[in-house]
Amino acid sequence: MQIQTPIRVPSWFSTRRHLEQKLTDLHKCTDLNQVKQLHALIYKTHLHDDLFIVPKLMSAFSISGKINLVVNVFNQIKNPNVHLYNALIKAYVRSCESKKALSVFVEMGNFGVFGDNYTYPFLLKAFSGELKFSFVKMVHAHIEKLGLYADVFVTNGLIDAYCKCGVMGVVEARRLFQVVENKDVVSWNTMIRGLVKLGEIGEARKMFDEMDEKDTYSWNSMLDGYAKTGKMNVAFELFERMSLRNVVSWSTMVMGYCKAGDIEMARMLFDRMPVKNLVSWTIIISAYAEKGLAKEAIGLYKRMEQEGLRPDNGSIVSMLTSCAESGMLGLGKRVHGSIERFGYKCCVEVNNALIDMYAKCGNLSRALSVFEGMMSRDLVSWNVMIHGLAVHGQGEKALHLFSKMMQEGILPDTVTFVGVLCACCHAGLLDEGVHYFYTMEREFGVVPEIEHYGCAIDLLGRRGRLQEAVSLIDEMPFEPNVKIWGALLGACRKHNAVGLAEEVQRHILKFESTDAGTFSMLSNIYAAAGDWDSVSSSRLRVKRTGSRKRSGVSSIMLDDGGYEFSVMDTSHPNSEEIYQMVGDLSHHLKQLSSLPNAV
DNA sequence: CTAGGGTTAG
Repeated sequence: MQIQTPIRVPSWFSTRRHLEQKLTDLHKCTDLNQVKQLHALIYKTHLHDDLFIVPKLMSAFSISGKINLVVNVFNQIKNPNVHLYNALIKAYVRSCESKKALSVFVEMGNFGVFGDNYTYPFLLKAFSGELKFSFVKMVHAHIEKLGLYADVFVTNGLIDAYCKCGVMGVVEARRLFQVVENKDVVSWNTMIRGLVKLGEIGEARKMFDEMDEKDTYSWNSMLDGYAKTGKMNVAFELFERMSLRNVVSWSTMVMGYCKAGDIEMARMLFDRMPVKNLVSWTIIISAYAEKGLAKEAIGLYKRMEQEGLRPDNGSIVSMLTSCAESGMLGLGKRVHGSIERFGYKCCVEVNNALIDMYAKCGNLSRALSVFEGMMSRDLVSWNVMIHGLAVHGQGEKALHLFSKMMQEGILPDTVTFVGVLCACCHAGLLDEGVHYFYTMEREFGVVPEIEHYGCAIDLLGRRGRLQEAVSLIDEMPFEPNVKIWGALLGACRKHNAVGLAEEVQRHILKFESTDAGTFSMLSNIYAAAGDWDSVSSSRLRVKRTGSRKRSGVSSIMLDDGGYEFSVMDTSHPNSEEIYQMVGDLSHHLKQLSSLPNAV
């Protein structure tokens, strides 16, 4: 039986030893209130400059996202040692402030504090999204000077960082991999991953085969490599040989079959997965959405919700992007509902994807209202909205938005100008477009790419300034592609420039395109000029080369799925009734339009 | 330090 202490004491009033025990796991504490209480306790017991406790406190605040508290605690310390600097760097990395992480590193150097085996992996992770070869080389030099090669974490971090720097980086990584003495599974896996990401799957396979202690990471990296390059038969062969398959292995296979267009196989594997998680659901739903299979996509989305899974930011963005590609408004709206319900409204990427989805599905007003309701917008938000307006023929509104964007101090990039020029093309704002093309580099520092030239040639051509369009093609620092010549050919058609059209045609033929669109364009040009002999000879050429113009298709989404139809299409089982209805409708419309008040 | 899904153009 236990004896109760007669006097109740406040919980913080305990021996230092007791307190230290309480603080052992402080750095893992995720409850902010508890951390704050412990912080007060630390203050009261004069432990706020203890070099073992303070880094833990910093880490705890950093987990809760309280970067300013981390900095406050750090600033209390007169002569911070390497552990404190590490904690601060790590905190900045966690809150995605890589620039600040770097400046802390520079600062510690200025105070004569050397980095240790923790500092460098943090620093490399800070820039993991945008690693420059020269930066990694610099870090490498530091590591070598300080003799930190003995730590696998350091060398693995370095190998990983090099692998993220493209071809040059991977060469350096492989050299390092060979030089380094202590290697573990992670070193091998990192190297294999780097090769896979670079597309060097053969080299990756060689290393994989050499490995004797492969783990699930190694197998999964290979699966990913084969899945991304469409080699599903090889991927499947490996998959079958795996002894320890996990969710990632299954999901990678499902994704691979989706990418290869074999959604049936993907679905079969998905149904057989022993454990599904959010990523697996996202992959299969996105695949159905991309294919326009609305019924399946929405059904699976419902089932996912029933299983109690909430989509996260990544999942939402992925599904919305797929909806945008196939024009699937139904699922898009449902996902929008989840965004509202689960409070993702402040995530910029989610809103950007939402705007794009609504715009691509033709619901401009909803796109606009999402755009206007955003608390903060980034460059992509403006770009998608401008482009959305542009392709819907709302050129003036798009340009208005463009000027508003600059008023708010956002600098346009190369994508912005594709949207701006596209807006001018679609809305017939020819002179404005030509003006933007000629000033984009001088005034905004955005160097025109081939897409911008394409728009400019289209604009000049439509205006009838054919000579200028031709000289622009000569001047441009790119080899003209089919699209460039196509734009010029369109201009020839509009302005009956038969001679030039024939010349353009010769260029287009060099591309050995089987698309007969250009042939029929040329024959239309002859027809407009009244040159009927040439019309028939060019039509003959279409027949002789066996090229066919892929006819345009329209699609429509109904409750039970998507339908495609084209000219003279009789593939639908009820096509007879459909044509009957269309006939009735157009008859009805004709009658209406003959009335005096017809619009 | 290593594995699967992730916003804009063409």
